[in-house]
Amino acid sequence: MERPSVRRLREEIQQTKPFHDRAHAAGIALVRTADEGRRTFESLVTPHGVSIEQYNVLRILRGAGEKGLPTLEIAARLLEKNPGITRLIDKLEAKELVRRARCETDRRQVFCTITAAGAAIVNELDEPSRRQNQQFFRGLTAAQIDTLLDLLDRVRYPDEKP
Amino acid sequence: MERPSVRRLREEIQQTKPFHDRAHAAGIALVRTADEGRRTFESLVTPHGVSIEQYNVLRILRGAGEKGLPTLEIAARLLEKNPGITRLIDKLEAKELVRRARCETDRRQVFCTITAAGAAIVNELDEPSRRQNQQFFRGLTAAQIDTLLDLLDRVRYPDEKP
DNA sequence: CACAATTAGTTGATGCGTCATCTATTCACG
DNA sequence: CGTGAATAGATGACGCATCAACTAATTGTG
Repeated sequence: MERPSVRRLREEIQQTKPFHDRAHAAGIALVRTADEGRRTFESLVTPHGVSIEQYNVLRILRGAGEKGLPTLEIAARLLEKNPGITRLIDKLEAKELVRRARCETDRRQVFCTITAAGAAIVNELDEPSRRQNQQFFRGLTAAQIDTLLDLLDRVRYPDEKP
Repeated sequence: MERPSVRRLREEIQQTKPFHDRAHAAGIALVRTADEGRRTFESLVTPHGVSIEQYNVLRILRGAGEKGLPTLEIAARLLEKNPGITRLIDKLEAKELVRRARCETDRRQVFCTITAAGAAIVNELDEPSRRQNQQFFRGLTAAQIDTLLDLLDRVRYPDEKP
């Protein structure tokens, strides 16, 4: 854990650091910041009986409405691989937060829909998660958040011009 | 009448977005960017027979030198909880990349030291990981990396002045 | 000195992510 | 049509993280 005092010191000598050191420091900061966010968010959702991953599935399914979504479509939206999704939904189904039904027109597909109980959990978490997110970024102004978002996008899409 | 530039238009749109939407978008971008970094780094180290987590342990132990470090000191530097470390080191020990020895003056402690084979792996990965990291941040200028680092630090330490 | 509290570390159970492999179904094309 | 390729999804095996509970050694205190 980088201490604040260490950070100030680092800032003072920043100018002399080569690019790869800055990139290294940024990589570490990225991982640690994301990890901290994950943990605090986890402590918000687990009291409601779901993990972060399960919550994300529920949120996607709530957005999909009555018709639901095929299993792998959920995986795609979560940037996740197939096997994980199957088991994630196994657990959500066991808790009756999600229902599965084979598609009639293409019997390979399994459509997943959220139940009322599942939707209730996601709805309950809307406000708290919004607040928690704002709390998480409270060290930044709105303009700084925009900058952060822009920089993160540039990292993921390095070959775009704007 | 002046014609609004594209950028100006974008800024106007941004200003209409409430803070929590920006924070939400930034949160998602943070997670996705960190995850992408993790995956690409993983593909770099796994061919050398270690996972990212094992690599991080080895790097810490290389830094600790001959004397090594007690198990929980490694955990602290990795921001990780104890049980994970024990098993991580179990595997490194099984691969003979790390050695464990009970401390004589305080027999509760177990000092871990890196073996020559372990150090060889970390050394081999120094250059590639440096290059990979630079590649990962290639979409940013040095100044932008500094800004990113600063913003991430502000997120984690929101209550400091600068 | 003895006993309670603390510290270092391990173990068991559970959840997630990933790879390789497998089944079932549909498609594509000769 | 019919057979081989592609697609949707499930399962097994393994690695990691975390919680709770445990052992062993040390420290602190009356």
